[in-house]
This record gives sequence, structure tokens and C-alpha cells, in this order.
Amino acid sequence: MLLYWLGKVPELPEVETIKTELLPWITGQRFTRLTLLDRKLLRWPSAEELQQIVGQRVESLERRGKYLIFHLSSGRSLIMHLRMTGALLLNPEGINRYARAVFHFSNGAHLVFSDRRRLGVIWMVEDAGVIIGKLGIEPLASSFTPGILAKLLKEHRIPLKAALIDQNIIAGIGNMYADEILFAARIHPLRMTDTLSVEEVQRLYHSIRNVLSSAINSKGASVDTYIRPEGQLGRAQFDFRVAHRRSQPCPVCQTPVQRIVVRNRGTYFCPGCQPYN
DNA sequence: CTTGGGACCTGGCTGC
DNA sequence: TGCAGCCAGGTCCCAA
Repeated sequence: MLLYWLGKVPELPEVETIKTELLPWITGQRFTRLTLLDRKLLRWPSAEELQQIVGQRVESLERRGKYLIFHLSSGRSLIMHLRMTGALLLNPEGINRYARAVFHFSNGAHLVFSDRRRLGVIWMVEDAGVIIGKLGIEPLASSFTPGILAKLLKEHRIPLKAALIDQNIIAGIGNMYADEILFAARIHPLRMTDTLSVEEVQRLYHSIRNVLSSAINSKGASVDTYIRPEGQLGRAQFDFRVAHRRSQPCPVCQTPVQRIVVRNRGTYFCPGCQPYN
């Protein structure tokens, strides 16, 4: 079972889907063996200390932003971040060339952390807050309201695109979903955070919720639990409408999707649906 | 406070 | 065909 695909960068919906898929296999199981194939994967502690994970039970799994957290019976937390190209494979048949760590469980399952670009990282810490403590609000939590969003936007004076991908403001939105959210909200990515009307904040709020939750309902953009022999993706994919679709007609107004660079990030939008004013 | 750049990485693409 | 160089974009960190 492939819990993430190499083609797209995992954001909130993908990590949420991974958590959901892993849940029934991993919770309540003990780690029986850990093979660390690439020491660069591990941020903390030492490889030797990480071996203390053997014998510990997974009490629960949590997603926070783009982080996946294994709460352990010792009270510690194993935290994973897939970054750009990380993938988790549950019970793969062989071992692929990008495998960086293999976790074995007491029910016989094994989980492979695979990562083409080697940017992904894991930690095992006493206090997860050290790693995830600065993250902003969870956009799908009930505590996230239009009023909270309005307040967060007023606190900054930056392009909206930059605000959406800032993990310390809202946690979990990356480059691609930010573009989809702004398209759904019909707001230009360069609009400044402190200039939105009340109605625009409302649209933005509902777009954040709708885009992320419908992506989760589609099991993320790239998570595929049923790899076919040819390696194709299944059908459970979120349908991107502007992200990475330069020059293709906008699905709403047929205007060609435009690409600009915001904060060194490729940014796609429809000039027809998302005018600056 | 904000912006910009580099670092970390490697595969895929472009252009010569 | 081969190869150099750029691009992808999550996070951290430093400088202005």
C-alpha cells in the first residue's frame, strides 16, 4: 500500500489521508525492529537512542499541519515530515532505492519511509511541542472561524498567497492548495492580507474549508491505496483546477491560467476569475 | 515587522 | 546522444 505518491508534494489533505489509512494497521502495535538506512533522515536523537523505540506501543496517531505524529507508550512522540518527495509505503513487496527507514510492527506490518530527494525528516522527542509548537491554527478545526481568519489577516501586511502558505499563521496549506483556494475564492494571489473586504474574507474562509475537505474526501491529490500493477494512480484524486496548469484554459471562464512568481514560488491563477480589484 | 536569498536534495526537463 | 544548468517548493536560517 502506497501511502503517498512521488508526483506531488504532500500537504494537509495528503497527510490526513495517510493518518487515516495507517490508523487501523498501526495503533496498538509495538515496534519490533527499526532499520535506519539513511542517517540524514533522523533529526533527533542519535540513531542509537532512536532504537529505544523498539518495544514501544503506538497509542495514537495525530496529524498537525503537515506533520504526522506517533504517540508512543513511553510518552514520547515519533514525528515525521515528508517535505517535498517523502512517501510512506505500508507492507511493500520489495525495497525501493529511495527507502530511508523501515519500521517493523508486532502484527507483522512494516512501514517504509521512502524519499527521492532526501529532504524528509523524523524526530523522536519527549515533547512534541518542541517541533510543532509554533504552528498556526488548524484550518479544519471548529475553532477556526471567519472571525479568526479576519483577525489573522489583519495582523499581517503580506500578499495573501504568502499568508496562506505560512505555517505559523495557518498550518497545513502548501503551494498547490494555496493556489486552488485562491481560485475558489476568486481572489488575486497578490492581494494584501489587510485589504480584504468582509465578504472576501468570508469567501476565502469557505474556500479554505471546502478545498481542503473535498481533497480529503478524494483521499488527497496523490495518495493511492490501490496501486495497480502498472503503478497507475487510482481515481481517488483531488482535481486541481489551476495549480500547475499554466496556459491551460480556466475551467470556469476559459481564460488561460497564468503563472507568476510570489515569494520565489510558482503561483498559478486565472486573470479572468481572480482580478486584482 | 517584512523581504530576499541560500541551504538542504535529486530527478526531470531544457538547450546547446 | 551527452551533458551542463535550471527548476521544482517545505522548512530553516541569516542578512538587510
